[in-house]
Amino acid sequence: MGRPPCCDNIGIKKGPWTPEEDIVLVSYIREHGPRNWRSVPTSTGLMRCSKSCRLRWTNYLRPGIKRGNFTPHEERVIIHLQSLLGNRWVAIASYLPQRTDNDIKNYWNTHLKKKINNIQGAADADGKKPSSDPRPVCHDYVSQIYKMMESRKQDLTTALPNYHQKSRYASSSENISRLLQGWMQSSPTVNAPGKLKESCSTADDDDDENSNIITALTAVLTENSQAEGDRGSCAPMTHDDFDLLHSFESMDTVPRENTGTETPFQPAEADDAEAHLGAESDQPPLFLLENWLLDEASAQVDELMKLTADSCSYSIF
DNA sequence: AAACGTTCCAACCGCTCTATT
DNA sequence: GAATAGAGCGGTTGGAACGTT
Repeated sequence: MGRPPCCDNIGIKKGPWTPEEDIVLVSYIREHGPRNWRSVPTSTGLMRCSKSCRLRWTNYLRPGIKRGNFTPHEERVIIHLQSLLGNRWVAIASYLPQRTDNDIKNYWNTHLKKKINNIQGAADADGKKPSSDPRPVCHDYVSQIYKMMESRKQDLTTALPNYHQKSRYASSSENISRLLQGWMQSSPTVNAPGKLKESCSTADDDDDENSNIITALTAVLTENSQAEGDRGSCAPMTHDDFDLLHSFESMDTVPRENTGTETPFQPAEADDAEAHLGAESDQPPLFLLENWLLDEASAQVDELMKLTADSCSYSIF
């Protein structure tokens, strides 16, 4: 089956979203929830196809999205999970709840892939790697990446205040997301934004809150337009942002039991991965992986590395 | 200052999966 | 079980921003 016919309709607008469109979309979703995307364009009058509306919400407007530079920890998580799972961006994103799959995918394609290629190239030049097997030999090169990143960690950290110097309108959705965090956190279902359906609040929240959001969005627009001549003035990540991130991460640090009920931070993809890994008797238990992913103290990395030394990447790639 | 090349990422495309009838 | 619609996922691209000459 092809793409939805709505996307072929004449009159469907394409290209970057405007602040006005964002306001319309956010206010609609605030009222009705992020579902039934088919009805969004007709109900809101937006000249966008339903798919475009969903992507805009999922990738930029929904609460809790973190934008800007990836931390060394996030880089490590992405690199390691990519070596384990391949290009399953949704699964990888489920371990970085504030990052979207699209964001991770872009970051991988524009930064990490090059980095790894460079490292592999250097390793090949040293004659360390047999070139017959094109698959990534995860432990060697990931270990090199870890070392390299450790050395770069301080640089990245000190560079954080200058992150996101390239600022287009879309980057102001960072501010929108931050504003919407109040909405999310006040919701009775305070969930991580890892999965859309779990992060939305219900449609029957009171109207005052809705108008507050619109007010806040309008404020962002005003600020955005005032800053036209001052591109790149996005506020640096605050301590609150880091606290929020940490609170998200700490929510899932307990090894999961197979309870049969999926908690907000345990998307189905993670279960897929667990099932997949569990099927291989020589694969590490996923809780160990999770613990490592969510714990900067990397003593467990060694254990994980030992466990996966004979199995990583071969049945997965 | 202008021209050109490169980088980056928001958005789109096409396919697959899932739910519904 | 088949057909259809809606939603999700991963790959790709267009164009703005940035860097270099």
